[in-house]
Amino acid sequence: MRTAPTILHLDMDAFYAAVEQAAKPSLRGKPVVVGGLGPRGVVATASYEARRFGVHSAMPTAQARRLAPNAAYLVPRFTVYRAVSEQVMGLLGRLSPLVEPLSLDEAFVDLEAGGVADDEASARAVGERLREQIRELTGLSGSVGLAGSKMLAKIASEEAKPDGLCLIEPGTERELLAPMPVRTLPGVGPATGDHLRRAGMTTVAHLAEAGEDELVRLLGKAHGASLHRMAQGLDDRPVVAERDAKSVSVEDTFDVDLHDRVRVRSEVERLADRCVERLRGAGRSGRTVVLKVRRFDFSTLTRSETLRGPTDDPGVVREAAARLLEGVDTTGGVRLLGVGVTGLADYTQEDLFAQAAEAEAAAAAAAAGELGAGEAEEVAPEPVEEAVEVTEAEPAGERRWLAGHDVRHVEFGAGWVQGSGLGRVTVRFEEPGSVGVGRVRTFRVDDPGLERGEPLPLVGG
DNA sequence: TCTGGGGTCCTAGGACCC
DNA sequence: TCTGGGGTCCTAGGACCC
Repeated sequence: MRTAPTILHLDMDAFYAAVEQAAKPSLRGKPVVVGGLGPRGVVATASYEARRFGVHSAMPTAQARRLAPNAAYLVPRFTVYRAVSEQVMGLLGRLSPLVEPLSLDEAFVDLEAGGVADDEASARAVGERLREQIRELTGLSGSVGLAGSKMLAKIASEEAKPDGLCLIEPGTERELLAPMPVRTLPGVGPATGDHLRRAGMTTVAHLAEAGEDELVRLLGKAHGASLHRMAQGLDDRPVVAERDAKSVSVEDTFDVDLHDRVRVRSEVERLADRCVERLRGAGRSGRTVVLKVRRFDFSTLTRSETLRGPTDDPGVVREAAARLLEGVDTTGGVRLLGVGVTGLADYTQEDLFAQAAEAEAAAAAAAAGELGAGEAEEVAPEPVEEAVEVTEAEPAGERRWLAGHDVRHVEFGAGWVQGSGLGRVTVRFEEPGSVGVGRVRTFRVDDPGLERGEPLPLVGG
């Protein structure tokens, strides 16, 4: 808790959908839904225009289509969102060394540590200037919350949405929070909300009045104690920059349940390879392999195995995952499979073997030098298996034209996929800087003049 | 209407060690 | 011979967040 509102929380407005609208002029001002488009897809982000139809995040896309049949439905383009996110995070980095990203579109900034604000007026000025800079750089809007703690800054940015700024004066927290529903507090989700409601507590005031003992009895030690503090507006968690990831995982939900045990097994191996690819990409290795299985009835279980040392060997992870699968009953069908690795380290067991071997060799050499006799034991270093190249195999002869993806045509130039099916793909030809609405053309999916395109920058060059 | 994918943190029981 | 308590690691599951 500080006496000046120098903790800033930035939350970009309807981020994925807003990026798509910036990239595709014909979608501006229209309902846009970004998410999974398959039979089991869910909405990642809905534009504010789509929210007016009742569409929201985490809703099944099938339901969204019924509510807003005329919205544009697009598959997420994470590389583009990541690039825009980096631009925005770059602006935050100019305010303070203490920037804590929570996701691609959200971050805390400690303005005091950055020396850019130490009172209400300077904090507000920094927040307003930041919003302008974001708009100039990306064309997008973000909402800013300012307060004396993380919790209140986040509540403030929520209050500010969309396209606003909200500052909570230190000292006013308790009375501000009192009438709010318990779900406002971070860490109170559906289950805790129900739990509290059954105990007769629906507002933050109820929690503040309840004793800590009662909340601990209701919700457990850690959760109860932290909620008791939050309800009084007390929160002294610091803004922490660059936290190391603690786990890496990949998972797939299948369009239809898998029944074939052989197929299940091969999917697990594919996932293991993908997981290791990401692990290696991050320059890490892990010691505990986790298999996740969601069955036909949505019941979900995990099985894990801890290895003797950290590994980034695809063969080792694949075999561990396959062993774990042996102990899982999949009769009835499998809806989702996942493979993850935790217990991350920056080195592998092979590194340790190599190090140990080197050390022993050095010691042996030294001993040989001193004693003159070759008493040293031969240490065979553990052979390091060759990395298995994993290429995302695209079905031969089949190109997938996903709604929202960028394409280029020899004659018509840059555009994006509006939809495809029945051997045809419909493209709208426009770019972020296009004036007016782009024209639409339909091609055969195997049209030789049509190819995948690179995402274009949103603003200027 | 039938429920994604990537994470984080907490709890609880059993094993094992001192 | 009987009884004890604490710490740490592993496993599984659950809640929550974006």
